[in-house]
Amino acid sequence: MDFPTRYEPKLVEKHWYKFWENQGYFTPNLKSKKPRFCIVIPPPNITGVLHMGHALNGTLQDIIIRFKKLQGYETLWLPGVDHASIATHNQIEKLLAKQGKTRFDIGREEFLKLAWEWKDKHANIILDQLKSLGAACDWTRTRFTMDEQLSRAVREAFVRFYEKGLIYKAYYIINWCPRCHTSISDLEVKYKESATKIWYIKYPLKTDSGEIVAKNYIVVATTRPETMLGDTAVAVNPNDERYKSLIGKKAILPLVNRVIPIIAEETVDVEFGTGAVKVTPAHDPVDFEIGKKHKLEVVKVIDEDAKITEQAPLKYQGLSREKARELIVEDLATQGYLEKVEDYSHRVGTCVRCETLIEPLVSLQWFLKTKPLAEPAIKKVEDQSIRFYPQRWTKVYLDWMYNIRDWCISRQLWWGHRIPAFYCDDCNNLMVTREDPKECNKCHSKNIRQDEDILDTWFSSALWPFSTLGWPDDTEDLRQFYPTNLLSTDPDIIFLWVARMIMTGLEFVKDIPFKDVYIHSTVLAETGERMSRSKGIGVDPLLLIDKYGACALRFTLAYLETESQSYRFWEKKVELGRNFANKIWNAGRLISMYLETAENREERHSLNSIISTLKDPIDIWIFNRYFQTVESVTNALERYAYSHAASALYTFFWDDFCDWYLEICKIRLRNNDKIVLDVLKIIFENVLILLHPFMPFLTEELWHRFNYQPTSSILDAVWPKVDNTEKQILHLQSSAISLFETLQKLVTGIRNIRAEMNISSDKKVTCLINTQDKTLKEYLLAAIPAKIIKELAKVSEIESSDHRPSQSSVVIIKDLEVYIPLTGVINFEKERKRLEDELQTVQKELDKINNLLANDDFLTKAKPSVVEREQERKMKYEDKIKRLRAAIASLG
RNA sequence: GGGCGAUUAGCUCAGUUGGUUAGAGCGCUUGCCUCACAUGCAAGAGGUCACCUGUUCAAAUCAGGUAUCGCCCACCA
Repeated sequence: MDFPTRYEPKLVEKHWYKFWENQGYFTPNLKSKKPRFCIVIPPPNITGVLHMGHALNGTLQDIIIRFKKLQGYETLWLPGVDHASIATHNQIEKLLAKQGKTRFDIGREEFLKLAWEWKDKHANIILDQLKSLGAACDWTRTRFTMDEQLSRAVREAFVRFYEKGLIYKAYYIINWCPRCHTSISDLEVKYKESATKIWYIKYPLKTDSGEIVAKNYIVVATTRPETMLGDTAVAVNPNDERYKSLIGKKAILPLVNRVIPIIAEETVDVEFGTGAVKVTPAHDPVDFEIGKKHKLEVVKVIDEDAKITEQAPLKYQGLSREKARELIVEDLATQGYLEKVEDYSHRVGTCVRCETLIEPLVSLQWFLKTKPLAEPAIKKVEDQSIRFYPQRWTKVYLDWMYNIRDWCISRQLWWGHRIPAFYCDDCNNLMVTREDPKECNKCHSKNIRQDEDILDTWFSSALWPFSTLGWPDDTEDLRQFYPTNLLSTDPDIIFLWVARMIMTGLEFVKDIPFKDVYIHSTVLAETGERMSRSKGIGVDPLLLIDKYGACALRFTLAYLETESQSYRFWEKKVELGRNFANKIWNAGRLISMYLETAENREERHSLNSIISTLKDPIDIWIFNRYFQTVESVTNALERYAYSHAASALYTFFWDDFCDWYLEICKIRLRNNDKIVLDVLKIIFENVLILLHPFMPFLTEELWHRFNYQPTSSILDAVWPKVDNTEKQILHLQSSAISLFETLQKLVTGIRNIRAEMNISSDKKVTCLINTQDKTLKEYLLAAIPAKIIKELAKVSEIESSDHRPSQSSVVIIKDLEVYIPLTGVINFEKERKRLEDELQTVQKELDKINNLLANDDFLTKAKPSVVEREQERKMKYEDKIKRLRAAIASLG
């Protein structure tokens, strides 16, 4: 088979993806006896294109799905897309704007037609992009939040909530986006620091006679003077000495001349502003509450277009809120009501979608009572039925849930699930039904019409984990895969989505929607800012896949994914993954070359059959390292420690397997030591399995180059396990492992000296092994290890020696000494200084150890193994000092 | 105002229950195109672990506090 020296992702990725998909590897077998494992994808918006957040979350979910599949689970990763009500509206309104139209010009029906066209055109784009990442989603189960069945789920949920009395319709202060022309929930308001002003306005006090007395007034401070038109009270703190006497009196609202009460309100901060607050129940959430408490009039002076209403004085009616502010301030000033104006900076609410300033206003909306739903949802997290990873998010979730507020679920938009509420125009009857009613169920009038509003997008998302599995029908999918196992998402939507899924899942399916919630890091741009396509900040994952391959990107992302809240990411970092992929590729290439040569083309032995026959310390060492890696990768993935898993694989494969084991194999093979072929094949193939969740395409390709069965996939393989007996066998040979580790240190030490002292590679160097440890000496001087030392450290001769150092440089590697005789090359002064420095360091260290060992507390309280280790160190260091002194003396 | 993170090498970050000489990648220096890989190999330099005070035989790690940065929540008009 052709085996190029570079791994070329483009040549293999498309092919293997099709292969997996066509062979049904992503579709679970509902008849199998295996345990189930399911992830339901956070549905991307149909308006979206794959960004780094998707790429990261897609990678993480795919890693777990493939890991679980290899571990023997029947897995389902269920994909889908969200109709994204407001986001889609924005897109279509943009299209309309190009023709100078608004959605109101073309009407609901025409608008919905355009929206469905948009959906048909765009929904698949992001899903296809997910495929290029390698996502093992079951595309036969792709769902859309507005599918017939999912819409039925939404309606069922709404009706059940309503019947239970959890959904109500009320006039309430809500966040209104004048641009989107809809209400939005508290969570969709984004607060931004804004530099503005604060105006101090004098409100004259009403005297008993009713005249306005110039010096008799109360001053209120406001950042929104235009709302004063709707003021219906002034509130002061009942404990505020300045105003105590005014409570119960009346003030006269300037410009409007309304008489408004001065009321006592404990929440008023005495320190802030003047300590007196204007109260505008119709346009401020806090004031709304105050208004309710004090039964104040609600005067709505700003309408849904952010214009002044007819409830305001004629002069201001129809003005925009900005214009009205200007004029009102001007009028206040000319009429002497404006005390002063100060610069002020505070946070103003904006629409998360379009950044328009939010107008809080009173409006008739649908709400979902959340307290009764939150209770069980809190319990399931408190008792750890649902676990957050990293754990700290648990508190974030709980804090929000403890203080949860009712959810405004109606939106004055068109694209979405229309509220299944019907009104009878004749008798005003309200019907909430599963089927569209044909007539009024009270007066049988046919004059009925459906509520115009639709539901918040997140209402359907809240049902996603079970609506996608078939709910409200009792489906096989639902029975087999609910509760799902993992929900992986970003921190932004813990409240918007995660919390609500838990509440609805418990309410409707009577069980948690998922067991684990993994909250991944936020990928930031190189500058530390959030990536933003519109601002041109950040990188495009699709370009990275195109340039470096999906495996490179995936591995890099996993490698960087730790528990921290965010990390910076830029293109250059993908080279880590790309280089690693290439390293794996080339190791595969080398091993396959060995296995392919005519004389080696025999059946290789299995792990079980060779494990107990292993004799060479090098083989024992590499198997030991391999087993450690299997364990740490498995453990890490079980607790979503992606970075740990990735770096364990990286280090093992590159440092241990390639740089040491493979290099040594070359030498051993030249000496006809054929057992390495078995070891190479066993370890390489198993590491491919371990690597597969991270690098699916690369590992599949290599798998096929080692297993000549065109119909099977690496996904059919079995995740490596560490057998206890295998572990024991190796454990008994720990002395063998340390033999090889000493050889490593020796080689490194010699290389070090050579490089440091600039000894050219053609210079002949003899290595004298001088140690009291007989086993060690025997091992190092044996034929193969000696060859290894010679080749790896570029030593020409290797001999046993009991000499004390004479005129030479000295390397000390623990209790082992290596003398490299060098005529005329050595710099004695430099060498002496180096030795003296080392002597000093070692002496210091020894002093520390001695202190420690003289300490009774240490001896009694420290673990025995630690004490033992310190005692060993002491002996080693004392020995070392002796030898260093001797070496220094020998230099003359 | 509250909560949560972060602060470790020039840069970006690891550091799993306190315990040998604090690690990696990139960058840098030196030497190598060694017949898997220059997307590579070998060697090296580089750190008062933000600061203070404690706890402990022992602190990057634990406690308390300070500073700076970031994220989230909250009704300061």
